[in-house]
Amino acid sequence: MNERPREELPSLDPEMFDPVCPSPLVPFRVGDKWAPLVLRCLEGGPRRFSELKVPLRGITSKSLTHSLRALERGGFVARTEEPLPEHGVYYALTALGRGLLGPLDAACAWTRDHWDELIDAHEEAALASADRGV
Amino acid sequence: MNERPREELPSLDPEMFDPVCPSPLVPFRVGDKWAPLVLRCLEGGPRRFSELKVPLRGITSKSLTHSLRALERGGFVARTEEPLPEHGVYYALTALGRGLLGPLDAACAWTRDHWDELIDAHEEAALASADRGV
DNA sequence: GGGCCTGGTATCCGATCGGATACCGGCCTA
DNA sequence: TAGGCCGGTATCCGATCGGATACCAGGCCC
Repeated sequence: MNERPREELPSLDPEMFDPVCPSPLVPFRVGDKWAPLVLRCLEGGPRRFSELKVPLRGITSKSLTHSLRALERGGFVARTEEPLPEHGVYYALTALGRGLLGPLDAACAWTRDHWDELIDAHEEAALASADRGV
Repeated sequence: MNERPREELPSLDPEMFDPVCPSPLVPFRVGDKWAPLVLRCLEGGPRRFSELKVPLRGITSKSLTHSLRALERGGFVARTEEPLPEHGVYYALTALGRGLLGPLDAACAWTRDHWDELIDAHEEAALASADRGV
């Protein structure tokens, strides 16, 4: 599927994700907490475990393993052990996984388009609940 | 926003949702467990609490209240208490909530389009794990 | 006044999620 | 042979999710 794994694939930007993403306002979820970020990381080509941990700042091995296993079980990501010289474990999107990027993009776009409304609604709700309680 | 609440609005089909929807295979979530179903129920117009409980077979008052409150806080659903003669509590989609139906439809469509692949991937994963373990 | 229906709340409980921490075996290199 | 990186696993813990059950206040109807 991917001929030669990673000829000169640029390394992942350690800051590709906003560390203070206000995700609680976003009404969509794709997989578990880290899944959408993992999918993004794999968009450019196969990556190894330790490579994924860089932009996913703060993720523990356990969480990353768990997320990857779930994506694997769903058929969205494939795990392969490469022999020498590229030696290591590589994770790559399957066709199905790549297809998932479409809806993911759509969800992101919708959120961006309605960001102000989401903020407003959230603040209004906070005010209203402050009126009623406390 | 809605002139006269519910003139001859057809009542909800108690069987509008498949009781054995295999949702664990679906990689998307919109809000909490019941949120997408609630949104669907409100698609046709404002509904009262007890009306919503019909197609959402088995939902408890607590869960429905919780789900509705969350949707309210997010600005997707509005709660209004109607005086006589329509007397009662009505829940309706806001503009933002109605907008949410777009991405929701898209997610449903994607899932339908890739249903066979999702099933296959899931069964293959089950086989593979059976090979490795037990 | 004694039912009902409506629209909830209060409490408890088990399951799951996700982070913190510690540990580990295989391999490469110095 | 010692230390490092790589790719994890094992254990514990607190927070959250979601169901079960019980209860309740207000209004209408007889």
